[in-house]
Amino acid sequence: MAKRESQAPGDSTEQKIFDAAHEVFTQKGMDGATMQEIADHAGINKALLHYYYRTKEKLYESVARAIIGRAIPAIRQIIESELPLEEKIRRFIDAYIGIISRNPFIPLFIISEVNKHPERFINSILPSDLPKPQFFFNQVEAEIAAGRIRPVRPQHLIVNVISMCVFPFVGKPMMRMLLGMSSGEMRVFLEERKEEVTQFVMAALRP
Amino acid sequence: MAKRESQAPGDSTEQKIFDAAHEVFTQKGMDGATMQEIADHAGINKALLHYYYRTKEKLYESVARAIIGRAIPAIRQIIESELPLEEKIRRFIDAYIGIISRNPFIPLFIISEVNKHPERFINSILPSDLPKPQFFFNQVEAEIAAGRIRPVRPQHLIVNVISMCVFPFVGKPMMRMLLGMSSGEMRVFLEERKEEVTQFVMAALRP
DNA sequence: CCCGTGTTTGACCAAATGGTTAAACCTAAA
DNA sequence: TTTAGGTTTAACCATTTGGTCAAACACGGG
Repeated sequence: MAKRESQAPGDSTEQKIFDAAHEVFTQKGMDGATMQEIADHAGINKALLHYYYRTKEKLYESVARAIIGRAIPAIRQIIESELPLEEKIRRFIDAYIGIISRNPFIPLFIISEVNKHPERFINSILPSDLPKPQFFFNQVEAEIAAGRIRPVRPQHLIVNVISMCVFPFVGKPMMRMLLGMSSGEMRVFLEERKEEVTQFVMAALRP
Repeated sequence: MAKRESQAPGDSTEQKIFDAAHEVFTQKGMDGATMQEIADHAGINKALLHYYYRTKEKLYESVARAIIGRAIPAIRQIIESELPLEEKIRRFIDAYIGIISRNPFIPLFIISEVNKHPERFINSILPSDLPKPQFFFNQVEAEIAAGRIRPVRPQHLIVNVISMCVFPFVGKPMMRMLLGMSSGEMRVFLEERKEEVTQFVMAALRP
C-alpha cells in the first residue's frame, strides 16, 4: 500500500474537501452549491469529490451530520444537567449565544435543511440522542408549585429562550436594517444579549 | 387589439404564473425552484413565463417584492402608531403572530433571500419606507423614566419581541421535534403564543 | 368574413452540472 | 530498481435547465 501521508494529518485531501464543502454548503445551501465550486475552493480536481464522497448528496449529508452532531450535544448537556433552574437558564443562554456567535451560519443552515427535506433530516442526519426536555419541564413546574417563579407553561418558556438566543443571528441583516446598526455595532449588540436576555427572562419569571 | 379577457380578471395568465411562482419560490427558494415546475404548477407552457416575466430572476424579484411589500407596512403601521406602549406591544404580538400564521413560509423566505443576496435585496426588492423604530424607543425610555416599567434597552426589547413571534414559525419542525408535538398540537401551541408571549413580555417589564 | 395583433405552444439550443472513466502519477514495499 | 495499489487528473457523457423562436391560435374590428 502506498498512502499519501506526507502532509500534516488534518490536511489530507479528504479533510480539505470536507472543509471546503462545509464552507460552501453553509453559505449557499445544498441547491446553491456546485461540486465544481467546492473543488475549486479546496484547490483540487472535481473528480476527487466523487472519489472520496460518492455523490453530492452523500457529501452534503456528511457535512450536515457533522454540524448537527456538534450542535445537539452542546444543547443537550445544558438542558439535561442537574443545575438549579435559574443557574441552568443563565448558562443555557450564555452557552447558546456563545456557540452561535462562533458559528453564525449554522442555525440558518439547519433550519433550511429541516424545512426542505424533513425526511432526509430525520432519517440520515439526526442523531438518535435528542435532548429530552422533560426534566427541565418538571423543574419549572416544581419552582412554580413552590411559588418561587411566576406560573408559565414550560414549553413556551423554553421556546421563548431559544427564540431570543437564535433569531437575532438568523435574522441579523434584517435586524441591522431595522435598528440602523453598522456591522461592528451589531457585533457588540449581539454580545450584550447574553446579559440582556438573561435579565429579561429572570424578570419575566419573578413571582 | 385582441386581449384574452374571457376569464375572471384575477385569473389572467400573468396572475396564474405569479401565484404559481409565489408558491414554488416560497417553498423551494430561488435555487431550488425550476421554471418548468412553476409552469406545470400554473398549468401552462413554460415559454409563457418568459413572455410575461423575461427571466427567472425577474420573476423571482416580482414575487419577492410583492411579499416584502405586503409584510413591511403591516409591521410599520403598528410600530409607528400612537398607542400607549403596553397596548402597542399587545397588538404588535397579536398581529405579528396572526400574519405569520397565515403565511408560514414567508419569514424563512425573506431571511434566506436577504442572507444570500443582500445587495439585490436592498437595491431591487426593499421598499424605501422602512419602519422607523425611533418613536417606539422614545416611548420605552419615557415609560422607564416614569418608573412604570423596568429599565430595559429598547433595542433589545424589540428584538426580543420579534424573536419570540417569528422564530417558532421559522424553526417549527425543530421545535416540534424538541417538544415532541404532532402537527395539530403544534398549531394549537403556536396560537397559544399570542397570549403567552404577551404575558411574558408584560411580566418582564414590571418595575 | 377576413385580417391583424396579442397569446400560446412545442420544438429547439447552449450552458451548466453531477457523475464516469481511462490514463497518468506517486510512493512504499519487495 | 521494479512494481502494485492507492491517488489525481483531464476529457468526456447524459441530463437538466434557463432561454429562444417560428408557427399555430384566438378573437375583436373593419
